[in-house]
Amino acid sequence: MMSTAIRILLVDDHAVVRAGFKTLLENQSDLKVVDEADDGEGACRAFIDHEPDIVIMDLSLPGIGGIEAIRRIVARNSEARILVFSMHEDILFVEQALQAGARGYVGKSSAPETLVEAVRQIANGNVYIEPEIAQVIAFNKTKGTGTPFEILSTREFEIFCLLAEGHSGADVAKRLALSTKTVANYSTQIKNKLEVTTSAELARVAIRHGIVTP
Amino acid sequence: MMSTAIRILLVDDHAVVRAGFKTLLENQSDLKVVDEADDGEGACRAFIDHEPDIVIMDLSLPGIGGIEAIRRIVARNSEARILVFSMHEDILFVEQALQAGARGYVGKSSAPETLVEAVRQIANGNVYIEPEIAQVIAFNKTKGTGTPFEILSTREFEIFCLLAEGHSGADVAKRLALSTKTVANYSTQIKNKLEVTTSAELARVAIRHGIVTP
DNA sequence: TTGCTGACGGGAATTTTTCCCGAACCTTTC
DNA sequence: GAAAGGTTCGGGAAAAATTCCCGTCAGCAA
Repeated sequence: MMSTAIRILLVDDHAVVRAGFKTLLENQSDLKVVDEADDGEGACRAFIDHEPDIVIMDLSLPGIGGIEAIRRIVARNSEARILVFSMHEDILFVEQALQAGARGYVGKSSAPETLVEAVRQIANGNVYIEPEIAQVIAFNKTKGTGTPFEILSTREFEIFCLLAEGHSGADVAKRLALSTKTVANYSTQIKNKLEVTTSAELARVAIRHGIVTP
Repeated sequence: MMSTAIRILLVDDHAVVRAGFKTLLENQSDLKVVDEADDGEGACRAFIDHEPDIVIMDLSLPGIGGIEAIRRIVARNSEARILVFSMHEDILFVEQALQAGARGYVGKSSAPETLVEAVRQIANGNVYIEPEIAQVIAFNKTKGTGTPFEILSTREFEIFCLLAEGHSGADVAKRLALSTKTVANYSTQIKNKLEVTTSAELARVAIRHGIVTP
């Protein structure tokens, strides 16, 4: 028996990756990609336009990041079902995403079946987090302070990531639509909190903790 | 008329990404993925086993990296046709890959058609590098770059290491008994040569190449 | 209500970065 | 030997970033 297909909004900044997933997903007869987006703003617009059953979202997006996009979408519709599907299996990122309102997390290293399964689960109103990731998160919660990054606020963390990736202050400001002044102030604040003095150190810390890839 | 399909070896450490691309590629009737690998060693083995017409390879692989995998495959068969299909559009990486023997480069941000086109070109014995990337590289070649660091003079390299470790300009100046002015000038010079703009990028480049530890 | 924290940015002094330039000192080459 | 070219070192001056301090404004919790 064939009920209505699950309507998917696919968000990833890489066109080829998107095309691949779309093909993969639509090989399942009960899944249908109704729209795609390649940045955070586009994702928000597409969500409003189509009200999809589920959003599959990569976290590393140009413009407003994936986290912020999740936040905005959930702010608009707290019933929104968002599956984070991230390249970097970064616990900190996952935690932030879940906190922002995502309903699940699947890493890109997972088996394809896992993705499909997660989509179905979340579309049905359940939650789906990869077992290993869930374990680590649960474990971290018990011992409270794990990484030096939880002292960073959401915005601080977001800016921290961009800076660590090598973007200039002006660049970050443009991306997040902030004043360069604000970014500079955050930058100082972040360095203080992480107890580093230079941008190079910032990058090293980020790399050491797997926040950004070398 | 249907000639023999192009036999592809797909190398990427993310299973889901691989599955997506496989589906995407095989939507083309003349393309066939004959094997997959998720790391460098596996890629080498699979290449020997299947002698594919073309290898599509991501650069960020666990174990021996993508670059080393290319080098080994080409060492075994200099006719090997390898298309680099990388996430990070990093000129230094691309240059290394081409020098190692890759025949082409396509970024993951490209249009799906670009990937398919590149596969066909390279399988036919041609070379395919994305225009924008090709331009930059061609430009670089005029000033002769082998490994990124040999273009640095002794002193430049010395200062580069210290900066990448996270020392401030003043700090470096003190250590080397130089004027902060001199260090600042070197710093600018180094960034130009390595084609980065921020200290954070500088650190990442250094870490990527094992110059400094994360 | 009060009080707290986070997000955002201005003012202003300071430091860093950048680009351009020149001096001194090496080699290499004709 | 002289000329050419790279390397090391730094000054001058304009531009940009950093830092510290300050304020507004919103949301949230006691």
